[in-house]
Amino acid sequence: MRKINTRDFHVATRTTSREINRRIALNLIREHQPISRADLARRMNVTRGVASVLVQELIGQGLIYEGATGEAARGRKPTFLHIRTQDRLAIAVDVRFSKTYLMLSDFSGRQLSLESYDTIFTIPEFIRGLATRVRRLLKTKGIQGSCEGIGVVVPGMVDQRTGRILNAPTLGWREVDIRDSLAAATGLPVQVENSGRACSLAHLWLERGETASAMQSFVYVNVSDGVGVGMVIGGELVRGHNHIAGEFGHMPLSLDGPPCMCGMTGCWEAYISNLATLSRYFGRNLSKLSPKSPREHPSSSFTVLDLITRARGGDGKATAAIQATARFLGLGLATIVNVVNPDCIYLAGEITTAWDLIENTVREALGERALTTAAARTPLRVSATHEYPRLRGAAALIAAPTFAAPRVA
Amino acid sequence: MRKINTRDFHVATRTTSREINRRIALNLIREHQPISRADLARRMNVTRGVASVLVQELIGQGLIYEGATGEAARGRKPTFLHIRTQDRLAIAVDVRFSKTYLMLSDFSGRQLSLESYDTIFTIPEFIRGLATRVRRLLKTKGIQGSCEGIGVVVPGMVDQRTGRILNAPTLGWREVDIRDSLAAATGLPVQVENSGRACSLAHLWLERGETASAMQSFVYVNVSDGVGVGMVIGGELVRGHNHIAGEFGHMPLSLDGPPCMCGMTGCWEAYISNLATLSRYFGRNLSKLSPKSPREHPSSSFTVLDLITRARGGDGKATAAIQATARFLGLGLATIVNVVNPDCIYLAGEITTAWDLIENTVREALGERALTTAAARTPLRVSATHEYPRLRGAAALIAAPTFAAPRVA
DNA sequence: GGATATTGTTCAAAAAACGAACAATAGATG
DNA sequence: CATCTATTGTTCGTTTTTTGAACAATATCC
Repeated sequence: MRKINTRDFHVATRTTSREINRRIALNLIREHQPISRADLARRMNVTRGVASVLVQELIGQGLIYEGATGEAARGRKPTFLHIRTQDRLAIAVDVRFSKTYLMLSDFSGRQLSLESYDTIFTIPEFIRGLATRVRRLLKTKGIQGSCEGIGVVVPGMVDQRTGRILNAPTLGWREVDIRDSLAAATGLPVQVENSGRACSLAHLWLERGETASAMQSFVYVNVSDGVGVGMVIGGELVRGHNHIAGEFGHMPLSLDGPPCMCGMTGCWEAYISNLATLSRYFGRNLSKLSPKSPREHPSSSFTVLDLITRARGGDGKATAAIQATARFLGLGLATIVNVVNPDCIYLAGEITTAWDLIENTVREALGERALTTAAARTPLRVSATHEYPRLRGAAALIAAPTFAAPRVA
Repeated sequence: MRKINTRDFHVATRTTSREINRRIALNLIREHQPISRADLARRMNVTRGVASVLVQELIGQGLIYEGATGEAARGRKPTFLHIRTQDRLAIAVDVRFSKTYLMLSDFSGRQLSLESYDTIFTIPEFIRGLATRVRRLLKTKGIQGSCEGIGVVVPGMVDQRTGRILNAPTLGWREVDIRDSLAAATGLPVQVENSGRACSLAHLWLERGETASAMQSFVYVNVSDGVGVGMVIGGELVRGHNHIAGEFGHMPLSLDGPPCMCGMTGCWEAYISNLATLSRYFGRNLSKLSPKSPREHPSSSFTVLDLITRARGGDGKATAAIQATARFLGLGLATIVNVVNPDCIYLAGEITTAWDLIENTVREALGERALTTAAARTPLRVSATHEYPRLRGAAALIAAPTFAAPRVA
């Protein structure tokens, strides 16, 4: 029951119905490939005639292709249809403090190549360097024409609509536009997004399989140096009026809790970030260093992964630190459950490699503060451990428009 | 950029385009009435021919009617179109602990009659009594045919889709269906909804005017005995997988804070509910009484309204209690701003009658924890003081489907 | 009184789903 | 081996809808 926005609506033209049905067909083919025209018609509840026309147009647009002939018990054998993803490409860029990663990906999120180099912090040089690498990549692979865009993810706040980076403290970038300059330098369309949200987009648009595709509302929580969250409701990422929606990392668990990088106290992030977990182990507050010198890398060689190794090795203090984080993780998730009440919560980050150790603690804490037992049973899934979720999200920025529902009404 | 749900999609038929455009036209007429066909065509960016056909159909469906002839500087004078709301009726029911309210409303939310009686807590008797009053109301008003449904709001958790009340602790109702039985007893369609959410629906569907209709994403916070919240994102109320979405009332401000009615500690509600405010004034915890005897009315004759009167009269302790509540209100709103980042937040409840006293405190607290200055400036509006927001919400349950966007793709 | 401007209707053309018929294909059956 | 049956995919006339242009009605301006 959606209210029509009388300030931004979309009148149906005579091509609108076709567009809608073509897009539905495309998504059904994507989900059930290989699939025949007749089967598609049955699933769509339209006649085979209509399905044939839709398929013909999708082939004409180069979105699908006819594959092998299938087997049937009797009668004419079906021609299988497949989504064309292998030869549709996107360049994914993940800008982090230490390195910038550059991946060539197809439209299914498959990694075709990967390179990384030291991040350049001055914008013009960053753009120039990146554009050079993009051009080189396209030339060496000989795929000039089939690359459809560049997706860039950064650790910071982004106005995705205008492609403006509002504030990326880690990189020291404020109010800079990289979309238009990068687009001009490469001749390719560019999309920019926050890295936490990008992970949720990767899940929404690239994850396959029964369970993943059934999830229309989920929250993706990535615990690393900070807490990145993407909130997807009704199949759509919620971005918010000021582009900050989903910032659960800075909700308070206790108003007078430990100080957070953001300058406030008691944020969820201050309880569960990697720094918080390590601080707990070392008995001092490591995170205090960071806000003053944002660009200074927390280069302490000892990471949460090492801590988990120690915990597995029988280090009681390490176990205690991890379990404390697990408990606060669960308590924060309870608020997400009560507020968003999603179909599912995906978890990512170093701490999730210890999921077997912490699951019970997390679930117990979640159960303590979830408002109903049904809500307490909200599935918690450790995000499928693809190597580079952020880069997949960057690729999703380019691939998604092909499959998204047309804007109507 | 919405993902199509391959398990629940809507193929466009040959009537779909018309349906979409008719609905858009209806909403434009509603917003800009009185309006001519030609003006409608301009706003929709279609030819006058199309607008004429759409208007003709809407008149045929009895949704709009032709009114007076307007004035024009030159040329043929326009025929004005109006929405037909005056003679389309809904019955709104608000079930509260003390009384049940029964309002006859038109489709614009205007109150035509109102009665109230002691709430009956046994379901069959409640249904029988309510059905009798509904029939009597329809008969005395002689409007049998023009009433299009009954909207019922209850203080509790509701599965709006099935019309089942999952848990209404105040009334002592658990897992009861009132929709089907009331529909059978009255012969009218029935919709049931949680009262907090209903208020947000009233805002979404019945509020008029420039500012209100521009708000597609907002959060409605009603502070009274508890904290009821409705979360509207993209023109749609978010209900959640287990029907609890929007329960910001039970997010913690401090994990080890004061006890809450829900059994947990440190919930926002435990800081800002009327009981919490009064407890602060009286220096003892009044809310502790409640969880044990949920049906026992908090009948202390001294209310927050009285407290506000004392504060205005110069009572320092009263002012302190109210200001403390205001501060916690703002701190909680900050989380809403960071998480949902709505266009606007509407506030309701007794405490808002002291808005002139508390606004600065609320805004200051909000600013303390809002992640960006832009977000800190999120408009806070005291909900237009209609007398019965819950009843208006109940009426909205019946009126909304007429104006909602068709489900497509 | 004619020019002009505006509203609302009408009508042919293009585009889309719908429904039914038809061709193609291949196993089942006698 | 001929025929029946089931299934896939195409074709075509029908209905519904937007589109664009023409037209009638109405009223003001000069």
